[in-house]
Amino acid sequence: MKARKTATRRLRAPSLPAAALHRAEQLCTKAGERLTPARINAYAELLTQKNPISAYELLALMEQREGRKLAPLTVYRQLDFLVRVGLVHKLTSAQAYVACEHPDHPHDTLYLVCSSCGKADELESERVAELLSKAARSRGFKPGKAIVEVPGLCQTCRQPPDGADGIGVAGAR
Amino acid sequence: MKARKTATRRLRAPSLPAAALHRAEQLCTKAGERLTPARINAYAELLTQKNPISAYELLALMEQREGRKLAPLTVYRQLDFLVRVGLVHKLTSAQAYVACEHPDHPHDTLYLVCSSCGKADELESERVAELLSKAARSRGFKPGKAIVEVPGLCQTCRQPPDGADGIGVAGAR
DNA sequence: AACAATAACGTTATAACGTAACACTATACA
DNA sequence: TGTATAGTGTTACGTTATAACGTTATTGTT
Ligand SMILES: [Zn+2]
Ligand SMILES: [Zn+2]
Ligand SMILES: [Zn+2]
Ligand SMILES: [Zn+2]
Repeated sequence: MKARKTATRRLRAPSLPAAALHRAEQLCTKAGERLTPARINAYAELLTQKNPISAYELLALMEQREGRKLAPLTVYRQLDFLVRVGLVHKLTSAQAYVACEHPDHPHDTLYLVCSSCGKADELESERVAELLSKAARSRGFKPGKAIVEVPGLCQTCRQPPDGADGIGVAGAR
Repeated sequence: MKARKTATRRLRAPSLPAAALHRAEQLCTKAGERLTPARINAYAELLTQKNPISAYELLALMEQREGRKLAPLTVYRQLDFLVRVGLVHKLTSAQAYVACEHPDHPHDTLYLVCSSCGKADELESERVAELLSKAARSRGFKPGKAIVEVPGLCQTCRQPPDGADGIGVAGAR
C-alpha cells in the first residue's frame, strides 16, 4: 500500500560525476562496505561544496534537495561511513567535513585551514606521516591515521599587502 | 577594607604548586594577561588530572571543589584564557583539555592520544613544525600553531600481545 | 581620592553538535 | 525459506559551546 508515486517533489540527486561514483564503488568493494543511494546522495552533496561544511549544514542541503525533513542521525551515519571508507575527511578543529581530494589510497588528514574564509587546502606529506609514525612507535604507541590541521590565513585572505597581521592567529613561525 | 572570609566553605583551592604558579605568572605578565584567582583555580584543577578532561568535567570538579553551581560559560572562558596564554592545550579531536607539559615556550599542539584509556602523551618535534610551516608558506598560507593529534593505542592498552589490530576503539573519556 | 576605560565575572537562555534506543527494511547467504 | 547482518527512519535525549546583558574588579589618569 505504498505504490503511489506522489508527483516527484524535487528529488533530483546532485548527480555524482560518473568518475567519482566509479572510484567510490571500487573503494567500497575493496573495503567490504555497501554504497547505498542515500550514501551516494550525501557524498554527492558534499562534493558540490567548495569549502568544508558542518553536519547540520549538510543536513539542511539534503533536506532542501530531497524536499523532506531528515534526522541529524541520518547525516551523521552517512558521514561516519564516508569518513570510514576514506572518501571524506573530518576537520575536527572546525567540526566540519570535506571531500578528500585523492581518495585512491588511505592517508592522514592534513589540511591548511583558513581562519578567515574557511577554505581547506588538502596536502599530502609522506615525511610528516613518517615522522609521526616513527615518534609514536618509539614510545610503544600504535598509531592510527594522524590528524594534522594548520590554522592560518590563505593567500587570498592575506590581501592587505603590507606586513599587517590579520586574524588573531598566534605564533606564526 | 577586605571583607573577612566567611567561615571557609570548602573553598580550599587545589593548591597550585608554587613553581607552576610562578611560571604561570611570568607567562601572563609577558603576554599582558591577568592571572586571576578564578583562573588559577581552573588551572590548578586541570593540573590534578592525569588525562585530558572535557569542559563539563572540569565544571563539575570546580563545582565540587567550590561547593556551588557554576555556569558553563565560566569554565569556557577560563579554558579559553589558559589555551590563549599556552598553559593548556585543547585536544580538538576529543573535545578535551589538558595542561601543557612544557609551557615555557610557545609550540604546536602535538599529542599521541590513546583511543582506549584516553591518555594523551605530549610530544615536541621541531622537524614536524618546520615541515608544516614550510609547506604552508610555499602555498602562500600564513600558518598559526598547528594541531597534530595521533589517535591509537598506548603501550599499556596494547596488552593483548597477539598481533591483533585494535585501532578504532571508541569511548576514551 | 575621583574618575573613566577596560577586562573579568555571573546569570539566564539558547544555539550547535552528536548519540541512544528501537522498530522497520533491505540484502546476503545457507 | 529461513536466518543473520547491515542499513534506514523516527523519537527523544545528552553533550558541547555561545549570545546577550548587567555587575564587579582592575588599571591608568586626573
Ligand atoms: Zn584525503
Ligand atoms: Zn581565506
Ligand atoms: Zn605544550
Ligand atoms: Zn591506553
